Amino acid sequence: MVTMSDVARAAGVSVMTVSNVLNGRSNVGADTRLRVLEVVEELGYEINLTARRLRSGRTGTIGLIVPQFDLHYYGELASRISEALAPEGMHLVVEQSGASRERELSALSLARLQQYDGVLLSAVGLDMADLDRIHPDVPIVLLGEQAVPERYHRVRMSNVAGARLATEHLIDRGARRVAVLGGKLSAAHPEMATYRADGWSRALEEAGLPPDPGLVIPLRTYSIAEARGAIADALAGGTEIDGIFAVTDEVAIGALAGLHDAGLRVPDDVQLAGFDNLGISEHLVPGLTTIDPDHAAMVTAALRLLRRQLEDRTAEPEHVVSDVRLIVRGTTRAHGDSVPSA
Amino acid sequence: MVTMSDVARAAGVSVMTVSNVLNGRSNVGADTRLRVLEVVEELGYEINLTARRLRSGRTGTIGLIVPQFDLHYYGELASRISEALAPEGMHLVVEQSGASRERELSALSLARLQQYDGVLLSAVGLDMADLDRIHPDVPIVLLGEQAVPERYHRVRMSNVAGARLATEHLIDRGARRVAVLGGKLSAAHPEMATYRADGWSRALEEAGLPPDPGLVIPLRTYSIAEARGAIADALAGGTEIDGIFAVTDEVAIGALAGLHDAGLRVPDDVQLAGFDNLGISEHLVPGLTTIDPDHAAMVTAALRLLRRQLEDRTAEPEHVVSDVRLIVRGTTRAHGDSVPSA
DNA sequence: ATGAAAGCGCTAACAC
DNA sequence: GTGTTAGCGCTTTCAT
Repeated sequence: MVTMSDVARAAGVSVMTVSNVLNGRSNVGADTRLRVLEVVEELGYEINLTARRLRSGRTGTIGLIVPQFDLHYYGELASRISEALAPEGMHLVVEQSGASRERELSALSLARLQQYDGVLLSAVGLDMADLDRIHPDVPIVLLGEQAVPERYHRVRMSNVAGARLATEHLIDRGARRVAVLGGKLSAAHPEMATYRADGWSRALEEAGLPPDPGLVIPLRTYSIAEARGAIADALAGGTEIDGIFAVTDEVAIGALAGLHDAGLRVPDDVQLAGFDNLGISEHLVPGLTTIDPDHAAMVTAALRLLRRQLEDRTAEPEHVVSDVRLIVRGTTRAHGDSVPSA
Repeated sequence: MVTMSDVARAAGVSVMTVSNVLNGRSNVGADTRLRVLEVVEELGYEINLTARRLRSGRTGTIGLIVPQFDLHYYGELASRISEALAPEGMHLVVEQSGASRERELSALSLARLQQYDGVLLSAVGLDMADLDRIHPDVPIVLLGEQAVPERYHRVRMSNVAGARLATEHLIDRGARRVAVLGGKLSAAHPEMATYRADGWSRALEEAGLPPDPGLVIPLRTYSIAEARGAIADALAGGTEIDGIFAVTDEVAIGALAGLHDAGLRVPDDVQLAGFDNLGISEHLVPGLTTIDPDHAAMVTAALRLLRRQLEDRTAEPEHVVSDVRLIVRGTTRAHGDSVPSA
């Protein structure tokens, strides 16, 4: 392994000069700089980031912690953030917290957080108390939907509004028995599933349709397979449904399969709307009606909040709520279609 | 920030004893250990991994470098690897190399690689020459399909065999004009797309059907959207097709949409097979016929190769090829169905 | 414009 | 069982 002092010796300068050259500081003579760079090239020297980090504290790396790599939403999120950081000369690494409180807490240990200049945290298993216990000296921006202590900087979507929009749309297009797939009623600590079930129930109430608890179909993992099975079970159990608001697009994909299993046509027999507007949703057959949370704006906001903290550790916590809009595609009917006889 | 020497002072022992306790070494008295742990708890001390790494070289972290976070294949891969590492007390972080040679080379800089105990590299943009230039002292296992220098440890799939299986199956079920979506004929340096096009053309030849270069539909990004557009273009250009072998499932999803756009039914008018057996593929409507590369075996093999190098830096390079099998689902016809008139 | 000294927080190696 | 010493490779600080 070639070190800075190897380079210094070979170039006949001090380590400090090599360091200055490599960090682009202006206090180095032009010819000295050139000679150092030549030697660096020749010896194949590369900086030891661990040593730099220990001494300077700076890492140039942002950490993104997500519950699961294989939920499409997080893949897309990571991709977007990575692309947005690249031009700033920062660099993203992604960790999976595993969706369990334990693994999430370990991912959030000071030890692990310290390794980053800043952390974007998409936590689902943690509650208020957990988050309140953490006092890292690393800037953190929370991405997500659960309730969090005031002091956190945070970006989230308009969950309730989005769920309401989707459900209203289903009702508007003729659905009367709208299930909420993946919804959860009044949990101990509110989270994505409760907010979105909330929007669903408000839309129903406003339309004069009492929310039927039998139409709340809870999920645990929000995987496609689980959603497909849950729909099958609900239908087998005799639940009558002519519309489904799926709390995520991933879940909606499972619903699409489950409905097909049961011989029901979408949108003729059952209409369907999701939430997230994943890249794939546009390309399903039929295309998935969904709620778009303006991903680009969320990423921009998250990085702005992070940068603010990077520049000023005492920056006031900010709480950004991203607007949502409805994207109508083939899983809901065109306006004016009649209500199906089923 | 609390350091080890703060703990040592408060516990009335030396730093070394604290270090020994925290590393679970057995040369510490029971009461001393207890006292140290109490102080650790009390002060909220957590180890500085950067300092440990600089001193000991060990990081406890494995790096996975993938071209893109938002291709589903890589999300699933990352998830599987992360889960497999957790019980070994190791911990995965994932980086995106961005699919361009430049970004990939920078992700492979010594500086970045050094940060990990080992690296799993899924490179697509690099050729033989690039890979030959890299001489890291970090154990690396290559995951992927391009040609690589002998000295690399490596896990890949049976690309040609898989593509052949899929194409044979399409022919067997009555397809006569089988396109290869995302295929590439004899590129300068072979890669996934060329190997899979190879399997396609061999299957055709063996069936006495000359491979028509007009049925090779190249792709650049292998995204769903690109694949959908490419199918639309091919059909609009008058290409006659009654079967499609898509080089990845992601691409097959785009094909499914493109065929639907053109009013063609799957599998009645056009049959379709993919490659990868993504989690979602089972849940498409219709279910996607595809090639399963035995993901679990690949992950196991990759980690075995990595562990071998971790234990013995001079371990002989090994080259594991994972078997593939055909998974028949709804995008291809049942046996004995007639060839469509179209 | 260049360099010497000190030290970031930890662990390897060796004493006792 | 516990402590002392040295030093990982870099950057901060300060001197020249």
